[in-house]
Amino acid sequence: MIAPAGHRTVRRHNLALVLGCVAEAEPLSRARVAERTGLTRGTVSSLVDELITAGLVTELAAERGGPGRPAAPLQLNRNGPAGLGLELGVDRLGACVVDLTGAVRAQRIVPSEHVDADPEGVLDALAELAAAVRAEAALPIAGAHLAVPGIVGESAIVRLPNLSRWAGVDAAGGLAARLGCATGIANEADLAALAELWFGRTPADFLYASIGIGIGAGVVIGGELFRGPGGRAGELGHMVVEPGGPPCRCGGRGCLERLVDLRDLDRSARALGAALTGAVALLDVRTIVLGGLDPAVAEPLRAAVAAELAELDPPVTVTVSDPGAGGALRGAAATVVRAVIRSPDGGR
Amino acid sequence: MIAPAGHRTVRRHNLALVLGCVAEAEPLSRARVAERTGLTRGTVSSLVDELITAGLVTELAAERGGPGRPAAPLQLNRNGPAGLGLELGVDRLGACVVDLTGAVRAQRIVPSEHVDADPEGVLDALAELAAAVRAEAALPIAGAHLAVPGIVGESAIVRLPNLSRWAGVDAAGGLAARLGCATGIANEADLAALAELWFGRTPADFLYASIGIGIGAGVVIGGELFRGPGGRAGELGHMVVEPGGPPCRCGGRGCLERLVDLRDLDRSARALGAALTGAVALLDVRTIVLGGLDPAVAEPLRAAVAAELAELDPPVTVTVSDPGAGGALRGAAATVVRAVIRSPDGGR
DNA sequence: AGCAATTAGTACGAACATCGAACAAACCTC
DNA sequence: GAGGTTTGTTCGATGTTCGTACTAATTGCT
Repeated sequence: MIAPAGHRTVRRHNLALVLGCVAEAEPLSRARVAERTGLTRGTVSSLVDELITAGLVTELAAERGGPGRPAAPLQLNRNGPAGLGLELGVDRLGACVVDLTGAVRAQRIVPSEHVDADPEGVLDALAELAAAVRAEAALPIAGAHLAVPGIVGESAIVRLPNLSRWAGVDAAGGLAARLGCATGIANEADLAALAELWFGRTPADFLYASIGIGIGAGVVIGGELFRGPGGRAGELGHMVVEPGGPPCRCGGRGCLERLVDLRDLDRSARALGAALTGAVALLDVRTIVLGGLDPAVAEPLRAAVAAELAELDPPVTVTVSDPGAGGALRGAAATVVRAVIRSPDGGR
Repeated sequence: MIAPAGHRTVRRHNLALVLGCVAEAEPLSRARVAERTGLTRGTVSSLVDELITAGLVTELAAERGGPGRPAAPLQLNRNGPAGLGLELGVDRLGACVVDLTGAVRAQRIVPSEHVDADPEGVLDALAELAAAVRAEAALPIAGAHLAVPGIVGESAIVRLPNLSRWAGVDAAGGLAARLGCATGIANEADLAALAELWFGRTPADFLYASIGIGIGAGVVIGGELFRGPGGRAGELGHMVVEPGGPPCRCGGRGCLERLVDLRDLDRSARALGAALTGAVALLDVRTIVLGGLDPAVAEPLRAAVAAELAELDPPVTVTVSDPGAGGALRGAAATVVRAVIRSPDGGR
C-alpha cells in the first residue's frame, strides 16, 4: 500500500501474468493464454510480442492437428536469461547455471575444506568455478544467488556457526564485484526448500528440515518462503527439546541441535519429533520434508520421525527430500530466474 | 497472480491507497495526500470525491493558518459504515460497534454461562445483544465478526475445546441470518492480537499469547495476521514442553497447555519460557505480548517469563497486553472496518 | 486599500493500456 | 473447391492517470 498505480503498473502486472502462465504450462498458444488469464486475445498478443522481443519467450513452429488455423506454441526461451547458483558449503563449493525453465545447463561441485581458509581466497575459487559453468552453459546471466550454511541478514552474512572466519564478511558484495552481476544470498535450508517446492513433489505448504552438521529449516507457506521479520525464521535447531538441558550458544537450553546424533536414531527421532510437533502446532504445516541426509539413514529416520508424529490430528506426512530436486544449489539458481519471471520488465 | 489488471484495478488500488493514507494520519488535506501517495493532486481530488459520495470520508471546515489558500481537512467519516464485533466466550457474551476510525461507539458485555446451553439459544441471546449496541450506536453496519475461543476453519467452527456442544455448529452462518449482514469468524487470540496491533503499542511483528482457560496465540508478522495454511497457526498451547509427558488430546505429549497452572508462577514461567523460546526460533518474532491475564498475576508472570528468555540473542522483549487495546471484541469489530478501508469499493 | 506571493484545489487535453468486435489467415472436412 | 473452424491481428471506444494551466482563497508587505 505504498506505490500509486498507473498504466505502467497494469502493463507490468499483465506481463508477469502472461509469462507466469506460459512458465506454468508450456507450450501454450496465445488463445489458451487468453483463456487462462482472462485477458483478451488482442491484449495477450501485444504482451507476448513484448516478451518475445525481450528474449523471454520463443514461438515454435505452428502445430497442425485439428480443424482451424494452427496455433503457434509459446514457450520459455531456453536461450534467454539464466540464473547462476552458487554454494558455499562447510566442505565444498558449487556453481550451476539454470535456464528460464529451471533446467540445469551446467554444474560443478568440488570438495573444498575451508574452515580455516581465508574468505577472500575462497571467494576467488568460487568465482573461478562460476566462470567455468558460465562458459559451459553459454547463456546470458541475469544474476547470481549464493547459498550459505547460516543465518543471513540484509544481504550480508550474519552468522555462520561452522565457519567462524566469515563473520561479518560481505560475501554477496564480494561475489558481485568478481562476477559483474547482481548477487543475492540466502540460507542453504531456505533455498533447498524452494528447490523442493519447484522441482520436487511437495504441496504448497511444508517444512523442510535440513539435518546436516547443524539443523536448519526452510518453511514454505502458500508457495512462498516464510522468512520471518528478520530473515531468521525456521531455526528449528533451537527449538527447546529438553528444558533445563545443556546450554546452547543461542542462549537457550536443551536445543534440538545439541541433542540430535544420527548414530542414535531413536533418540534423534524423539528429539526431532518433539521439535516438529511444536513446529506443526505453531506453523500449521502438514508436511515435513527431511533433507541433507545420508541415503542409508534417510528412510529409517523418516519412519521413526513419522511414528513420533503419528498421533497428531490433523495428520502430518513425513517424507524424504527428492534427490531430483537439486538442493540448495539449484534452488539458488532458480531463485534468480523465478525473479525474472515474476517481474519480466526487470524493474523498469 | 490470478486476475488480469485493467482500469478498474488501478482505480480500486488508488482508492484504497488514498483512504488508507487518510486513515493513517487524519486530518489531511488533498495536497498532503497527493504528496504522501505520489499521485497527482488532480487524481487525488477525483478519488476523494468518490470516497466522499461513498460516505467514507468527510470534509471539515477549512483551516486557516499560514499563507496561501487554506486546506480542507479530510478525515474518516465518523458516521460512515461501522463494524459489529461479537464475542462468544466460555463464560460471557459481548457485542460492540466500532466506527471507521476504530473508536468504540457502543459496547455491552454480559456474563453468560453456556457450557451446557443450547447453541441456538446462545446465538439468539448474542443477536439480541448485538441489536442493543446497534441501536445505541445508530450507525450503518458494514458487517460483523465473531470471536470464539477455539480453532476456526473455513467460516465454520472446527473445534471449541471448552464448548463441546458447538462442534460443527455454523455460528457465523446462524448469526448472519439473525443479523442480516455478512458475518466472519475468527479465533479469539488472533483478534486480540490484531487489537493490540491496531490500538496498543506493539511493533509490526509480535506474538500475542492468550493465557486463559486454554492457551492460544495470535502471530502478527509485518502487520498482518499469520494464520498458516489451514488457519490453525499459533497453537502455542500444543508446543511440546516436556517430551514424554502427560498425553494431550491433540495427540502429542507434554503440551504446554497441560503444564501451565497460574497458581505456580515459577513452573508456569519455565514452561512458557520453553515454548516461547521455540516460537521465537521458528517465527523470528522479537516481541512477546502476554494477554488474558488477571491484573494481579500479569506483572509477576511477565517478569518471570522475561527472565526465562533473557539469554536469547537477538534479545526478546516481553510485555503485558495494553488494557486500552480492547481485546478480541474490539479486534473483531475493527476487522470489519479495516476490510472496508482496504477495499473501499466493497468488491465492485 | 491594494498588490504580490503562496498554497489549495479544479479543468482539460494527451498518453497509454485494456476491451470488444470485426477482419484476415491457415487449416480440416466434405 | 466451398464451407466451417480456430488462431491471431487490427482498429476504434473506454477509462484512468499525468502534466499543465487556471481559478480560488488567504497572508503579508507597501
